[in-house]
Amino acid sequence: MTDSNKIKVALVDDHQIVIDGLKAVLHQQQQVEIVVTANSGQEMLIKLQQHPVDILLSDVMMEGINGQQLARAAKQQFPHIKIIALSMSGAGDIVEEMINDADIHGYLLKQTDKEELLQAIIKVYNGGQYFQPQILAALEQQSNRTKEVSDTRLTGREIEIIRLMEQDLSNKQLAEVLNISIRTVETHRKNIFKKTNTNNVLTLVKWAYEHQLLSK
Amino acid sequence: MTDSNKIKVALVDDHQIVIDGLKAVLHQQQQVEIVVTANSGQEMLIKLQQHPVDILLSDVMMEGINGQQLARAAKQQFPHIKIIALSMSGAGDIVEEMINDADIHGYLLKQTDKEELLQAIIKVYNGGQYFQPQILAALEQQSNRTKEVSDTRLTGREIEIIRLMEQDLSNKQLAEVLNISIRTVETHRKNIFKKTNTNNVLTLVKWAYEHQLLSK
DNA sequence: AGATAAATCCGTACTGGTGGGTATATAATG
DNA sequence: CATTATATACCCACCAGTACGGATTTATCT
Repeated sequence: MTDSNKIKVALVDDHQIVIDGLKAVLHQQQQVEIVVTANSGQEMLIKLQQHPVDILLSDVMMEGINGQQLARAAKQQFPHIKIIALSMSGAGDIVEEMINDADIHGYLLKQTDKEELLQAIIKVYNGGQYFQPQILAALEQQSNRTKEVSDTRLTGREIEIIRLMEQDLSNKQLAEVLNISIRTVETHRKNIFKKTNTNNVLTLVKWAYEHQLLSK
Repeated sequence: MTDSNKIKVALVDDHQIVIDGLKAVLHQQQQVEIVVTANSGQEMLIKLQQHPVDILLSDVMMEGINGQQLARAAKQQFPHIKIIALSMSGAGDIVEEMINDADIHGYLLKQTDKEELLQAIIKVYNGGQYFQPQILAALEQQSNRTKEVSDTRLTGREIEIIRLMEQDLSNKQLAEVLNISIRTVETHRKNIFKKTNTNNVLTLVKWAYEHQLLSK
């Protein structure tokens, strides 16, 4: 049934249209064949047990298991699989996690065309890597931000306190929650503001969001 | 060349894969034909001048002209066109803008399948509307939030001041910028906190973001 | 053993903002 | 015209937080 000369690709995306589309796009050509599709990471992990593939093309932001978790699980269970991320956004933090933590071989934004997609699949299949320039740029920028955070040398306690400050706790409440003196809280705040070069909770919280100490 | 029995559809999406995909998906069936595609609103507006279509299938979040602006411009220049939005997210504010301001006839999330897509196109073509349940829910929730804001009865001046507070101006700075007394600023702040049921800048700003008084 | 970093705590003076009032001039609205 | 909404301004008591300062204990690194 399946043509053993073609590169076997598995495709996960929770947007059914993307799946339908990519299947159709890759249908009439010789090099690649989509042999498994799924709408979620969970589903894909199960299907991969039955269907060996060369490449896993995975969306990044999905309900349930996200692309990163899927990549890690797939790598572990099927070590020979090579993974290409296919994402709507090139948000730096996610890109970094995918590349550094999930050990993927390629990263494409969905605003590529089919030629580039094919090229990426083939290159990765042959042992190479394929990362779009935008992705590399985002990664660069992300690592700068990460560096900036580490340069501030915030301690664990300080980060903990920043998180609580974002929850709008007063010094008094912080002292109670952490079982320490208000004076200690004051000292921590002082140091936090100094290190982050801010001088009130609002700008601090903004800083923290920008530097991904806080999320959402 | 084009089959005059088919519903003529134009497709805009800045993700080329989505275009390739949808084209392929809708290729082998009888009712619908994609006759124009573009990667941006600008491009589409130009192309529509040459190519009459029945339905404009438009992505919502695009670089340059977004879906809403495109819908309005298209409606104005080609009044007979019916527009269906095709979006990744069902974020309430955007949905509301599209439906209320841009007067579209349908709204689909990209996690539909081709059957639903076809169904939506046909229904809209025949003068109907097609909105997914999630979309209607988001719209409902959004109108609740809007109502909540209007219930707070914030005055123009107060909203102005909230925006400046988000920029981290002190009472003194506010007074200078607005050329009013600090006392007046204090009064405004007092009233703002009372109306929004907050008691400091951080929670106020969060409230403002949630209620779309501030964006980004 | 000595140095460094992290977390803890305190005093004192000051400032900025909160919360409670009250009050007036001017638009806007019915 | 009368009423209401809006923007303006002030007073005062109070408190939370800041800006200096200095200090100790514990753990970690060299």
